[in-house]
Amino acid sequence: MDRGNAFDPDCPTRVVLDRIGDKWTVLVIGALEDGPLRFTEVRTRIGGVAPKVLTQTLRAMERDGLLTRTVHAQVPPRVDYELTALGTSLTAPIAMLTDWAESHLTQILASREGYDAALDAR
Amino acid sequence: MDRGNAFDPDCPTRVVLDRIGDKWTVLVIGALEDGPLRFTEVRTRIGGVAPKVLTQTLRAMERDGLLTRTVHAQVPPRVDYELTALGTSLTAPIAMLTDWAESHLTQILASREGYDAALDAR
DNA sequence: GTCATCAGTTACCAATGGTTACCGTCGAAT
DNA sequence: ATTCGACGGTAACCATTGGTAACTGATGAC
Repeated sequence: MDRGNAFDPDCPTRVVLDRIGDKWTVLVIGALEDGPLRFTEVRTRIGGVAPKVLTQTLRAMERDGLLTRTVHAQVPPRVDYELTALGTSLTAPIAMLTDWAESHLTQILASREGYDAALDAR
Repeated sequence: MDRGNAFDPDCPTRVVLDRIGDKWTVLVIGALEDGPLRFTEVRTRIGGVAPKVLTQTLRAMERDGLLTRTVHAQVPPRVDYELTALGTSLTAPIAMLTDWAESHLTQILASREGYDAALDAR
């Protein structure tokens, strides 16, 4: 079985790719890699994420079973987010991706510069 | 050096993640894995992509040096898209990701069902 | 002439993602 | 007694992106 089924627009594999492709999911997983965090801890650890968007991301990940959300009945409230085994298993492929990103970043930026320069010349 | 720099909103690693996270980039790479294709060939191989969006995706990938675009001065026109070495090097991490997706899909779908059922119950 | 082919572009619309402000609860401080 | 601040959000609004449908331009075939 190839992964060509990902080409089918209705294939559920797309669904997973969409989740991975989500701008913040990868960052959240990175943030929670070392242990559970509270909402605001996640928020400050990831730069520049709006609370609404973070909530959406966390809820979606909870729905997909990537993390658990535990509410402690306290005041002020305390909500802990923790990766599940499933969520943790995602760290390996993601690490590959970020490694690739870091090692090829200069190439990409150089390519962009060349492309944009060629455009300006026209 | 950790990959924590991805947490910096201005870090260029984000840029790469955004590209990977793009809905169609992964599919295009998969389509071109076996050799160069023409515009419409890519289009038909990937289900459900609008020409405008495909153009945008291909241009962005060209800019990043992931593929080359060669125009043959013919009528009807012929444009070939081919992965560069850089683009090909991305297939490995992507394969890991799709493998993960396929092997954990049932877990995810089950988790979603449970989550949605719990919501409906309320 | 008219039509078909290919690789797009243009104008337009819907959905998604993101930003800024605000809320409710309760203990502590004034 | 009352304001203050922490925390984990929500509400209303706006921007960007994704998507659709129709059209273009060159040319050889019919």
